[in-house]
Amino acid sequence: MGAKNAAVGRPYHHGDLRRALLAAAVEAIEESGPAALSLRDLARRAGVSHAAPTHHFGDKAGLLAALAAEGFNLFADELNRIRERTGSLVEIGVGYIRFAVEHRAHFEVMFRPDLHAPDHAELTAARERAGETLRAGLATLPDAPTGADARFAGLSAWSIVHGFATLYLNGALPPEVDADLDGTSRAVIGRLFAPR
Amino acid sequence: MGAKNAAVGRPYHHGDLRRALLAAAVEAIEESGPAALSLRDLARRAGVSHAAPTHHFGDKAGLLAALAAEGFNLFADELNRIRERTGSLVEIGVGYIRFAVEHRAHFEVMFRPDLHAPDHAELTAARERAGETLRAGLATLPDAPTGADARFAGLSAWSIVHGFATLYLNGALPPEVDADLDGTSRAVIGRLFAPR
DNA sequence: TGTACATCAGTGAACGCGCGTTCACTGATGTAC
DNA sequence: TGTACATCAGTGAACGCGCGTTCACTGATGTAC
Repeated sequence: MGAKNAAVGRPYHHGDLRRALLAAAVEAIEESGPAALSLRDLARRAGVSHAAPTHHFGDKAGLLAALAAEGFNLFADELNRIRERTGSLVEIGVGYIRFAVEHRAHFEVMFRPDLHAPDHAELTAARERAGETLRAGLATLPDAPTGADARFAGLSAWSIVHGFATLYLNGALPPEVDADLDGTSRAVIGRLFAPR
Repeated sequence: MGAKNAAVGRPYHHGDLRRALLAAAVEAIEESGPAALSLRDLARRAGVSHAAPTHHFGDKAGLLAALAAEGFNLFADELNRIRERTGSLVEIGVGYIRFAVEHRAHFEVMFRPDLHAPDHAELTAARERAGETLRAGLATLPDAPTGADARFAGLSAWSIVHGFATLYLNGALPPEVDADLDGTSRAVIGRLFAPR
């Protein structure tokens, strides 16, 4: 992408179309949800002919799988950071919810396997990585449960944060929640762990 | 719909098209999700011309709002029944999850306001009714909390069952869960209420 | 009991639209020698 | 340093498809008298 190209407007090669398409997908999904996504629209947003995306993702399901994989990786990065910093499962839960809100488009695609290309290696790896992160988070509990108990503990922790995030994203929660999302998350999650 | 009509095959008037279209929508959503729904497909399933649905629902958003309203009413009926029978919030939670699984199509539409016709009176009323049901459920707790505590208690109970149901429907939970859905639900919800 | 008429439910043809996919192509890049 | 060639990324035209919506219409039903 040298001066030669700059002189004649848009260069023939985009240079970083894959990234640009994923970014366009985030924009588009934030505007209208994953269902309304179209490859032609993404091509338009990236300033490229409508047949170009095929070269990078094959088809729509391939693009969404790649986006989900990116999401799971960002997610694992973020939650690992929080775990290292705080060592607190409650704070990891707060981070889970915050991630869903701040990366709404990624989050809305991550848990929708019906939208993904099947057997997408990159996605499978990223999802597994995110799973490890959550398991490591559970292990931070002081009285970390074991056996069947650990299974239920993991399921309830996951359920409560996932449910809260989902309800929030769907606009089902009362407006006061908006005023202090982290605080509310913390109080809600706290009820699962703190004794009453 | 007398013998006169039966003699000449399909009668001109369907007789109960509104119901038939809602039932067709449930089928179609179970097969391919709400995003893929088309009015023409529903008309085909109901054996009626593709312009007919307009007379009953106006447009697609109107149909989905009606379906969501029907869902919230079924939901309130079911949870009220459980509350009267058991008086237990845990069992209401188990019922919440079971409802989501057994009425997957309704459930997938109920919490998706982006799909609904705005200001749909029937839907608003049904949703409010379901909300009352959940609040009444919370009040069954022996040491029912009050004030801000009640708010957080309500949010966590709702979050944990909604999250579990959502994760299950998205196929995110491990396969063992299938073997005993009610039992797993009960154990998971139990962690929120039972002392450890 | 009979007739007229308004209303309602459903028809079927037509429209324009955006979509995904395919295709032969071309411009740019990178590598072998 | 220069040249040839393979590979890759992006083009733009074409296709067929299913969709929602509109329209003038018609058959059936119910109500007023």
